[in-house]
Amino acid sequence: MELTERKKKVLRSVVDLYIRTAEPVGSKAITELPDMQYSSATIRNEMADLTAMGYLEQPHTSAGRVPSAAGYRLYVDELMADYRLSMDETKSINTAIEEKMQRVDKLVEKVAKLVSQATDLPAISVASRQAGATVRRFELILAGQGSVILVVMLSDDQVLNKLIKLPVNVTEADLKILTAVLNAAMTGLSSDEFTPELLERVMASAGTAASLVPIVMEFTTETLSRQASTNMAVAGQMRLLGQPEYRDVDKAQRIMSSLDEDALANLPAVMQNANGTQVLVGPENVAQELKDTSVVMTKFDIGDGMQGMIGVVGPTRMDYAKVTARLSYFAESLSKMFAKPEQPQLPAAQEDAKED
Amino acid sequence: MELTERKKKVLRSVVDLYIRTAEPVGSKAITELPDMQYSSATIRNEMADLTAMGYLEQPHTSAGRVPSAAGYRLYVDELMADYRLSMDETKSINTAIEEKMQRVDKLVEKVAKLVSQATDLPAISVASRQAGATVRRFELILAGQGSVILVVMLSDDQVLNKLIKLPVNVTEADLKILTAVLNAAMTGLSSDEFTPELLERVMASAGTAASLVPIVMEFTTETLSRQASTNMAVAGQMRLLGQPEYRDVDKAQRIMSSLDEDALANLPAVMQNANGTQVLVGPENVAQELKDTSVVMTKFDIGDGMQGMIGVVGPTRMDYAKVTARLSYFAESLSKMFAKPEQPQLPAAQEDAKED
DNA sequence: TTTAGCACTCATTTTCCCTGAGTGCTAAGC
DNA sequence: GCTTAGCACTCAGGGAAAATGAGTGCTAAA
Repeated sequence: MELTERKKKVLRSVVDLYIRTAEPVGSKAITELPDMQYSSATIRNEMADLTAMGYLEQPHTSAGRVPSAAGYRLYVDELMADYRLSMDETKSINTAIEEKMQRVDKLVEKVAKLVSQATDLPAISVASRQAGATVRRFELILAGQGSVILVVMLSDDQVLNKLIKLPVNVTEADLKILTAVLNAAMTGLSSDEFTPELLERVMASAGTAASLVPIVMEFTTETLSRQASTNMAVAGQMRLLGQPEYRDVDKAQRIMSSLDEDALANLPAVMQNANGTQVLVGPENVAQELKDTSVVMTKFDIGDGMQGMIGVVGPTRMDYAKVTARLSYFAESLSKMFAKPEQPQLPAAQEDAKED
Repeated sequence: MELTERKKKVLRSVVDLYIRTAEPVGSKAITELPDMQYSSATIRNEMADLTAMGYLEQPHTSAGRVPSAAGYRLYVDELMADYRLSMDETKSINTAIEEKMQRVDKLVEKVAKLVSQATDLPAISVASRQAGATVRRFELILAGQGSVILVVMLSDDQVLNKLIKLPVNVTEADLKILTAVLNAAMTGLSSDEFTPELLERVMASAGTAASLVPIVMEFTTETLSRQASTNMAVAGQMRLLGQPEYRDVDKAQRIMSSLDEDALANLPAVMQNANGTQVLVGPENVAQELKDTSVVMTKFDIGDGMQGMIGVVGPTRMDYAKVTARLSYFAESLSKMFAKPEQPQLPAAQEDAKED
């Protein structure tokens, strides 16, 4: 059965009110809304219908109504008003984003923090790199006192390095040869092509500095496989405590612990094929622990073959309109920021290299 | 007035019991302890004395006693029994630590996580580097298509890099010259010696590739000043929720928010001159928000001119013996680990370099 | 079709009383 | 002079009972 306009209006009102107050909504409260010209009795009838249709629920006989999962779903899909970000909001999001982001892992952390802050809910942020980077170029630099710096340039323009200290002395000439050998034999390969046979073959032709080869190789494979990995950060778990439904410490703790890693790790999987902003209402969540909890997620693009995702976890009663609006805006801004090459320096990366 | 042996024994028992149960301790409970040959009346008298002396407090007339801040202080300083770590505990700490640690920021995070886990309390971990690193060596590598890789080797054996993309083409020869100029003029300097005058001077003698100089310089100064910075991580805030005194969500939230950054940032300052493990009981804390909370901290050594600190925050009623024991052991193990150069590879560092 | 009115339900709040742990003091015992 | 048994007293916490009031469904009139 299709819902009448009036029923929709009532349902929307109930959800809106419940989102605001976190208390079951009674017929009287609805009548007091501006733009509601019916009496409480009429509303009661409508609410009775909506309850029968499964969009509302009644915690107990003498209480008001609360949206069911189906109710939220309908609300999210059709009913909710577009939330217009205020100037203030967009501005604060923008300035937050524009602070230079350093490395990917830092970025992920920072984004999680920002999103959590913007929504006042716990947030997740994930950046994952499809596997497939290869080495484009090796370079070895003599650094004095038996130290060699290995520089590896990847196909996606990343540059990595490692300081290697050797017991034996090598000469500039040795390194030249070795560099040539490495570049000839080991570029363009994916991480699983670095086999022991390859190692032997390269060592055979490596000359004096052959002892470096295993180190180079280990570093390279480790690096390449790390490239395929995923960076993930969770921020602001404690914000859940601000929500009345989690004033029960036990409940909060249960959610929080599942917020840590496990259940979250497969959230991105859900995003896989979906596009745009996605909302998972309560029981639609796969993870058992999050049954009372809704999740809102969006993808965004970081260049360099990386995919980003930001998401927010909160009570089913969260303010979907506001949250989705902010999240989408965030995602857009981030994508834009990464797509804009003329933005003066996207900051440099840097790292320690150590080898005792 | 000096405390009699018996008073000390009673005080210790009260604190021990209170730590275990989180409930006010009555005279009867004390008599039931093994090794307590006095009647409850005697204990009552002693407890009355201890209360008068300010070591114990009485929440209300008909309740047992609770240690006061002074009581905890005395307990921590003189009374508490040494906590012997069990084999299991040391083993689990050791295996945790021995997993290879990557970069400093990651290390700080991981250590915080481990400490929090080991103590079941929120933990902080800080690593700060005294300023003072200088550049030992610059190296420029031509990377094809108008790209140049800048490699900077610091005095503390860190190696950093940055990929620079240029609108103009430079030749291998240009870079050779520039490298020589850079190494002649800009090594051995601390970050505040990189003045605009220096920049001009270097650019004047840099030849064709002069346009690279500002980029090199900015990267270097930024890098050097970052070296002097502090890495800090907080982990396991939620564990506070496990403690009965924080079952009140509001209280928990208040503490947690101060656990975030602000109040913590000056904790390390307190450690500055102190050595070994330090305990701050409740009101001894500078930060107002932590008045009901105790802090236990220890320093440890990371080499490379870096100082580490780990600390734990918990209710005043925390198990000081256990916590200090674990914390000290942690600190020792960490220091040992960093002091051991023969440990085969302390893992390589790596990083993205980016410049669109 | 809408609405006023009414009887009914039931979670929540308030009130009250009871219980029991714990105390301080006193007087007897070692 | 310590120690301890005994006793009267205090008071937080818990549970039962009562009061409150928000909200409902249904009926009958507009």
